[in-house]
Amino acid sequence: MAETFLRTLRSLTTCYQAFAAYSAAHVRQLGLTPPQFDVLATLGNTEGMSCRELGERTLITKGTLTGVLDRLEARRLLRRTPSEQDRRSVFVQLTPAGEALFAKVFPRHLSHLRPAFAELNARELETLEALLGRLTRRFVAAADDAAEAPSPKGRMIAASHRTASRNTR
Amino acid sequence: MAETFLRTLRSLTTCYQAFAAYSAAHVRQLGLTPPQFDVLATLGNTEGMSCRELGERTLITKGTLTGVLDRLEARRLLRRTPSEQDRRSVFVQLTPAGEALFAKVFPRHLSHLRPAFAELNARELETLEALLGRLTRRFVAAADDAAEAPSPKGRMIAASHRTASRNTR
DNA sequence: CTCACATCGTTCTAACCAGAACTATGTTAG
DNA sequence: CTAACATAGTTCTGGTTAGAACGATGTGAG
Repeated sequence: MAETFLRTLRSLTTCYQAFAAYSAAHVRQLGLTPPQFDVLATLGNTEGMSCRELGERTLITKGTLTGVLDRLEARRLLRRTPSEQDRRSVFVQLTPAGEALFAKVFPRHLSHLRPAFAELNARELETLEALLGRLTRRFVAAADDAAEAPSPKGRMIAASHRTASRNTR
Repeated sequence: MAETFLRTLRSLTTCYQAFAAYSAAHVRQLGLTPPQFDVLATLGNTEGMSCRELGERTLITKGTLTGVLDRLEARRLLRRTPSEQDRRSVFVQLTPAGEALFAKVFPRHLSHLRPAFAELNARELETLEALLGRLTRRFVAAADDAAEAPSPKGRMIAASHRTASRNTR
């Protein structure tokens, strides 16, 4: 016991949750939920994109994304159009109202977050980013391993064809 | 734009989510949800504690905690007893079955996480922990400020009496 | 060409989440 | 003592979550 990595793990969790709480409180004051804000921020200054790409960028599972988009569409902040090339796909883009809200809300939220990161100088920010990046790669790799190993259902050959299995999270 | 802190922020989010996904997948294989596992892990090797303390430690809001405890109690993994000293309070502790599950499941989960953290050596783990800790303190302080400032509803005097407002998250 | 397989988005379920409202109980200033 | 306030836990609501199942559409090997 007394595993040293547990302390680091705890600090990762605590830090993320402190950030999330701080950020979410502000986002809600702006009249959006955090996932809604993420979608708006991802679509802002963009021609639009497919649901798939949007899900990958925002880290929102496709099942959840449907509901988030439903509510934003109901508020006329975005538009869904069936894709021409691929009729399975849906193209999502902000309406003018959505763009306007993005332009108003996004810089304001950045200003809300910026001061907190002033705690660290440029060098420290980079160090932190590098360490987190290495950890992330490990987690992703380990998760992929776990997904490969357990039950080789389906044909073995098909498995090697898999590209990423992203958004199957 | 091109704010440097946004890159660090993104790596924090990505890292936490990669960890959470990796951890949650394993916890579910063990037949528990992540919050349920957290409760089990917090109560394990303990005489028990109040809902309040349990909520503070697990970072689960009291409203959510009720439901989580309901489900664990239904599975006979824990017990709720009204407190003697304070009749508002509820005392929560694991049953023998809960202790047994904890003993079986907790070490197994640690073994699942440990390899990922082997990516970083002791010095790096400490650096990471320190940087995250400083950021966390900033977020918490900023959140408290935001909570004080906006609308001095209620009497001003009462506000200064506030101890922590934890679990009001 | 066609059949097995992959992919896209939606739907469904059980659980979790914050926040607010509520009840019951405790605490304290006057 | 009592009125004002604080705290503990439950309940409720709207939204988010992962995961699985589904229908519709695309793709590739034979």
